[in-house]
Amino acid sequence: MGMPQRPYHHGDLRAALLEGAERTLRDRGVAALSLRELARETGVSHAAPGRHFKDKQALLDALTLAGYERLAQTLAAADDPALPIEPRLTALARAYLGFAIENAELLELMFARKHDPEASARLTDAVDRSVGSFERLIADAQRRGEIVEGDVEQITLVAAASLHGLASFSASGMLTREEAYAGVAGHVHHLLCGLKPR
Amino acid sequence: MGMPQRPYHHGDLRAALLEGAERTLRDRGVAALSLRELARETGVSHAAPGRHFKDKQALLDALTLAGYERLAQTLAAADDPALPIEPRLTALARAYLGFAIENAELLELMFARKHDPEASARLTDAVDRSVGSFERLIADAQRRGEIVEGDVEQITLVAAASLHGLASFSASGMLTREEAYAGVAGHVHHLLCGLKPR
DNA sequence: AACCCAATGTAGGCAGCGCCAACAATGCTG
DNA sequence: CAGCATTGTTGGCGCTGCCTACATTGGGTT
Repeated sequence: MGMPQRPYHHGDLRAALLEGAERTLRDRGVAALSLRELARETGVSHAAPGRHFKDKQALLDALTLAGYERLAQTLAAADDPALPIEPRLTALARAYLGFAIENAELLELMFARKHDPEASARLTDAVDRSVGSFERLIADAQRRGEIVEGDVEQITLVAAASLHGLASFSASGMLTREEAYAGVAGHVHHLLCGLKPR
Repeated sequence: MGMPQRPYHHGDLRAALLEGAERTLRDRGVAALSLRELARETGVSHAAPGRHFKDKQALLDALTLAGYERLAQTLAAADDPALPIEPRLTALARAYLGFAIENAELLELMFARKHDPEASARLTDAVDRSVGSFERLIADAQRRGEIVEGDVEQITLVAAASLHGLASFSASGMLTREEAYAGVAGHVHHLLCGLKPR
């Protein structure tokens, strides 16, 4: 009879689903994410999401991809190549830690090892752009003699592992957010100077 | 009519369920773990597990606890206090990395932040015993002057974070098992000596 | 301008899931 | 040996992901 509440076609259902999914992920965790509930919240039928994501896993893969793209952007924005190594790395570490804390559930998804191989082409690309910020920093610092010589990839791995470990501890609740933030500078210092006495 | 295939009471259903659950977890991941299927495999009715675990989460919590106990034992066995700091820490790192690779799904569960607060008393204890191996190592090394002075907990955190990051990268497939093992010694060396030139 | 068709939505159904309540067998304890 | 807490079974509820069949729509072709 009256005006249709909503037009038959949504307009941009895919984006709306991703947005809703990310909200639920952040608020209530990946276990609470249901395609049917998501469809209900978005105001479409329970089968509509299937037109845009063949699978629940496909939705999770899309969230993961978006997560890496946001991470890469966050890191790139936080990197100031003009700074000396220690403050520069500290800033980058703080940015990564912030992302990890604000997106703990998403990060867990990003580190899960069960993504559809079909999605992994663009995914690998997004991962590389995230790691790229660290790799650039290491390569620059080596050129300036601020960092020991050696294979860039391995040294990047050491630095990234150290920061990811810290982030992982924070995200999993072993450290409070405040403890983690307060410890970043000291953490980076120990990473750069080592644990042996100098 | 005939002999009952199995006696009405299982004998030690709880242990059998945990064992089966751990196998499924290792083989097919936490997402594939279903109480009903587990009951089927164990040869009991679909409601029997409920007598021993009030919840699916309670089962996961029990797996987590067992995981930390096994980890603590693995680390304690791998620690040789007689060794100098670098080989000692390398051995411990190798043990942790091995655990992480062999029990990737379990480790993910152990680092999830959604455990029932009721279970967290014994859990905290088991976590402490795992971290204890690293803390002892750091404290010993400080006493011998092999490690820079400073708050033991923070330095332990730096070391543990570095190794956990490496383990996490391996477990999530960003590094192959071989790459990870091959890089352990170098990783520990960089951790101890720092990234700045000396 | 009319038509067709691919894209995108809906409706309904299926098997499996976690959880719950009611009932049955068991074996420990008096 | 009687009673009862423990531990098992059966059945059922509402939810889920996924599938198939059908409905609506708007853009591209003629």
